[in-house]
Amino acid sequence: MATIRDVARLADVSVATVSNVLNSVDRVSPELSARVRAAMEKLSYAPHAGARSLRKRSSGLIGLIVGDITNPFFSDLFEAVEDAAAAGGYLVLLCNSNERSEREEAHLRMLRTQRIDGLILAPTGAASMNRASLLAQLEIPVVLVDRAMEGLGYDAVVLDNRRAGFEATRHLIGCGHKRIGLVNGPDVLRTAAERLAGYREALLGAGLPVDPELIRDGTFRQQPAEQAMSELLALPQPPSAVFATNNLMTVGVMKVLADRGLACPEDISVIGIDDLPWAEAVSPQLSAVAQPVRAMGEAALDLLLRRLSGSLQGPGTTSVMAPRLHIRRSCGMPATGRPAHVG
Amino acid sequence: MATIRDVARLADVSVATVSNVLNSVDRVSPELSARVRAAMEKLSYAPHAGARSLRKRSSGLIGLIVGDITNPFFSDLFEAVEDAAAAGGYLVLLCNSNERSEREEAHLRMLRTQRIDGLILAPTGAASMNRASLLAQLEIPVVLVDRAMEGLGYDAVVLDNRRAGFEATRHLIGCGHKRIGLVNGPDVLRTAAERLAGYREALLGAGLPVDPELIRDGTFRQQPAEQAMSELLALPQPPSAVFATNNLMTVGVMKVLADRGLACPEDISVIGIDDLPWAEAVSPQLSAVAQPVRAMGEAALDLLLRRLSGSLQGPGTTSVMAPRLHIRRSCGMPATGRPAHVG
DNA sequence: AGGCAATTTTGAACCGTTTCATCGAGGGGG
DNA sequence: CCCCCTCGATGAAACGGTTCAAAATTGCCT
Repeated sequence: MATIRDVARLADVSVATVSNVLNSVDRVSPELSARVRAAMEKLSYAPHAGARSLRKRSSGLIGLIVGDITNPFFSDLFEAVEDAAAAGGYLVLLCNSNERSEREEAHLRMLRTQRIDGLILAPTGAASMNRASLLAQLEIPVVLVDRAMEGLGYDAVVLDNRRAGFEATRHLIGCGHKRIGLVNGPDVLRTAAERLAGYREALLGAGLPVDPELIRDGTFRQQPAEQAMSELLALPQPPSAVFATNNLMTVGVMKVLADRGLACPEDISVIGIDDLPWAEAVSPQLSAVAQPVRAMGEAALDLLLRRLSGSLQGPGTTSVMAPRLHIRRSCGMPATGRPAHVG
Repeated sequence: MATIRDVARLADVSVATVSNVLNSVDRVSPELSARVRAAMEKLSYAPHAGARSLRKRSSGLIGLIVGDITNPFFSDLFEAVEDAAAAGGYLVLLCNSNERSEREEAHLRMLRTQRIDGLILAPTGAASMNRASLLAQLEIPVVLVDRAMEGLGYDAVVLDNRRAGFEATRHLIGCGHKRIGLVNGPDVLRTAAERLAGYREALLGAGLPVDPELIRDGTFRQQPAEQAMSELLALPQPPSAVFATNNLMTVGVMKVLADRGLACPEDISVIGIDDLPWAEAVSPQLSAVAQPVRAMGEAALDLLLRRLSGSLQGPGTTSVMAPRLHIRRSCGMPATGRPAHVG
């Protein structure tokens, strides 16, 4: 493969000149510039990113760590981040931790070796000391997405989780529901705790009781959500509507309904957080509180780029994004009296 | 950030020795090895991948180009490839071409600059001269996934598309359907042509006519598939079942049904190629011909690794994977007589 | 103790690029 | 006509690793 030296030789200029036209620095005269470009073309020259990063002390690489790339939230996020990064001349290194902290740590080490210039992290699981120190070793700007981590001084982009919980619940109440099941994440996670807070607030604001029996932990995953949903249905007084606080759990909830032949919204209403690409393709079309994923990815990259250029300084800022309620057909009026599917 | 020289100084050995323990080459004595490891630990040393790739002429990077990372097929593929690559000590650079050939070409250039060691490509759109020459310039092993490209001599991993088309159609026929709509990809693509061939074969094998009116081009995308499905429904004699030859188009077909309030399978049966993560969560649970995505990703990486190690030589081989029919509830018996939803 | 072979360790060149001090040419002013 | 200044081009020194021939050490045998 051709090197910069080959190009210089062919164009009959110095290596430094070739480098200058590559980096459009130091005003190169038009004639030389043209000769150099022609030579690069003829040799189909591609610079060596490794060598460049070695000398420049910056790689043009940005890391993105997500918990589960098969989750539409994260694949949309990647898409948004990659698009924005490409516009800024950066390449995105995607790491899929599969929700396992050991893999996340391995990826963190790998990214350090790759000398990434910045990192966008959607942290999986709880905060860990280990992760904090690995992040610090990176010595580069870090932007957190989806889940903020307090006290580390990083920038973050998060959903207004309380409001998301509030709006979903209020919508169900508006449809006439009074017993609303909640399939939530583990309340040690801030996101889950805040969504729960919004749920409570909506209930109390409408003068409705908060029944602890109706609040279940689905750990943000499908299987546990199915279990939680089954428990909800087994209650002496099952809810007439269910609110699942992320997309995986929404799928779990729907699966239980499909397995039991329960109709939605006739037998039970469902709303979720996170819109799904196929929400409009199933019947009933699913109502959801959507996160502005694209905007979140762009905001995260924008913060990162501003840190990298030095135009943003000082302690980390948290940018809170507003959720958007998509009303479709999965939340109807509750059946009066004893629901059809009981006993 | 600490360099290999810092480590050598702290451990009081030569730089070469540190390099040797890093690459476990040239038998280093246990004492020195321990001293070096301790020093690396204390300095939390991370080698510089760029410098290493500069000298070694190999980067430990593998490229993966897909058309649409938000498509579950591709995100599953990435997951499989990344897992297998990690086991082999490689890092995967994911590129999302968004089904646009210009972005694919930009990515190809970028990957060359990054000096990837090998490439897995799920080509988007038709074969192009431009792409062929960019691939050749890479001068590294390439494995094609999903779509083979003839005559370039690359290894490939593809689905047995004819069989997938055949099995889906035969299943519908077995349910009693006689007029089966096909929402297919553009028949300039081999995958689409082969799936169509399987469809024909099943029909003819059952002594049923192949009605060209029932065969529509949905270009493998959701919107056009919706259009195609609408046309199918507008036919004087609409089909009693529809077969969509990929997941995006299956969503499009279902969307049209949901929009019109048509019930599946009561009003019309549906089967698709590509299983969907939520196929069991919707009602009716969707039947599908699944591609063994994980196995395909692993097979592709295995081929690549064997090319890289030199244990595989000679002209490219194509590995054909068997589809798997998942029968669920979206394909019922056709209603007798004139379908309820017609005029 | 001395010599030889086998095993560890090391010095230095090299990988491809950027950067910066220096050099040379050309132009304008005194 | 000469000096000085500016602008564009260049030579050579990094950057942080790996590699390999050569040096140092060890072990063994006589």
